Amino acid sequence: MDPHLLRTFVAVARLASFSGAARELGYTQSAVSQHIAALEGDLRTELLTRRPVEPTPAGARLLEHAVPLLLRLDAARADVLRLAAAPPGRVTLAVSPLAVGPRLLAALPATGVTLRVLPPAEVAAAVATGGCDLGLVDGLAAPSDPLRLPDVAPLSVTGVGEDRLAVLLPAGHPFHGRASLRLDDLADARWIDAPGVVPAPAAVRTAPALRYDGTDLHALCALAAAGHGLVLLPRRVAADAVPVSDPRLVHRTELLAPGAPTPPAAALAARLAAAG
Amino acid sequence: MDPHLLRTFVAVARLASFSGAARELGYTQSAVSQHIAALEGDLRTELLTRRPVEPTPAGARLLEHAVPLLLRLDAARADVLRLAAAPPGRVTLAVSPLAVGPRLLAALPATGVTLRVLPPAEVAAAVATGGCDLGLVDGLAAPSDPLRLPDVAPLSVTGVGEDRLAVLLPAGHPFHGRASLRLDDLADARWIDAPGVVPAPAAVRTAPALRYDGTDLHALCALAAAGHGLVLLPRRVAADAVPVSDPRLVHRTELLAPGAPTPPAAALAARLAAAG
DNA sequence: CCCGGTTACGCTTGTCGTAAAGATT
DNA sequence: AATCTTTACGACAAGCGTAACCGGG
Repeated sequence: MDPHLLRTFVAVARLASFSGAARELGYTQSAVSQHIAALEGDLRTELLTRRPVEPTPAGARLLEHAVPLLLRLDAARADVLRLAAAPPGRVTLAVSPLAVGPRLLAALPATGVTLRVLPPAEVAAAVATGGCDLGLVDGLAAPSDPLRLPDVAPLSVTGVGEDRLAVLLPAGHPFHGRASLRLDDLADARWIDAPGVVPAPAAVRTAPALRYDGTDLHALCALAAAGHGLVLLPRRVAADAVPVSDPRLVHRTELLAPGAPTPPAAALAARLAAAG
Repeated sequence: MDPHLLRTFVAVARLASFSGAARELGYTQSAVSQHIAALEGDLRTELLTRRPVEPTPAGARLLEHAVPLLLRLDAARADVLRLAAAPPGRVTLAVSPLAVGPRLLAALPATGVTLRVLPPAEVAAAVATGGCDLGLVDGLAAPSDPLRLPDVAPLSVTGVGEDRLAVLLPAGHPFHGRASLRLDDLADARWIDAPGVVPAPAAVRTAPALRYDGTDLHALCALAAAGHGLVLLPRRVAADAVPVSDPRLVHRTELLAPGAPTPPAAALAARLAAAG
């Protein structure tokens, strides 16, 4: 179960090709074949079918383990290296599209910060693996509860904002114009699945109407307005959305910092935490 | 960052000795020395001080990563192997001390089950790494919220019980005999820290009065009765404790199953889930 | 001087690449 | 027949153990 073997296994499974994985990883086909054979010999199980190349049940299971495992490994490397590396003065901040509110924007220093917009699910990984120095993620949670984040690495998590929710309805929707509504009213509504913008509402589990893979909030609003499905948003970003009165679920923003932030990152984190 | 190197690093840090780690791992001192040197060379940082052997700040950070990382690795191995292994007919069930209520006990089949009592924090790891086939953990959570478990591996988590809380007070305590009380009333009370019995109440963060490392509930009750500190318990286990009326926090029990349970384990899991 | 960690060195093992063979569409 | 994976084999590097070497109590 050498990480190298796992890494090629993941690549082979993703590309559905030994030779493709070899190209991607800078190996020869032969080496990739040997890697997979080594894994399969070690576990005494077929992990992939050949021709077509597809994971067997055991292989699929290993994949579920291998991906977060390799992520954690990279995170560990990056984290320790970051501790020793010279502080570069410039701070990059990973943000999910809905995580940047006016108060936080106001708290940003005039210079020295790079913003990188990522899907919510990737922000934690970006911070953990050192691609970014800090992160701001948003998501849905019970009031004053921290978000449930994948624990790829020991990150410090600080709540920096809570907002009530609102639902974006198409023009002709019967609920349009109501002062507020409860989530239960929408129990069997059709939602737009936009994992790159709005974190998936774990509670609301119905078949999504449409999937949007971008990170653009305006495109998502346009889709909702056109009637492709409903969207659950923090109230502040959509003035014309109908407020949700349910007090059990709020939109929450968290500040993520690695265990050993660089001095400039720590300074920015303090400013953002104070502003939230 | 070979797992072998990480494993020896963890062993050396734990035993504070190169030669001790070598004995434990079946290597020579020399090999251990080379392992640590390889890690330090790879990360270009001192990870341990010698004489005495102690982790440096960077080493401490790496330790925080390495332990869960190795756990996940073992979990992955065990999980895939379990998929292929022959079903052995006997099921071992890891339980935390407070996770076994009367309903669940009634649901156990008359034969073929081994119970293993573990501290709550170790149950998930035991199931993930294959030491046990199923697990029952308890903890504190908001009503109808799943417990926050360390995600060592993709485990299926099913709630099998919720119970309200009660506080165990010493005989002469002013609150003794009250019909109920709120957690806020006990904001600056002194709690007994007993991680082997009662999962740490994340919300209640005060300096613990005393730490008890065993898994014996009766010993803990005796300590509380003797006035060493307060204990927060599910109401059902302590008839003489004062009920807590706070509706935001309940005692919850979860059933943990690996992604690929053996057939007998799956059958037992179904029975337990139905009973909860 | 002893205990414990480091360094030097030889040997075994493992891993990669080249190249030929095998299999499947 | 073409494409893709497997197998065979040789070269090279990595990893471990033995043993000599240091450095502190």
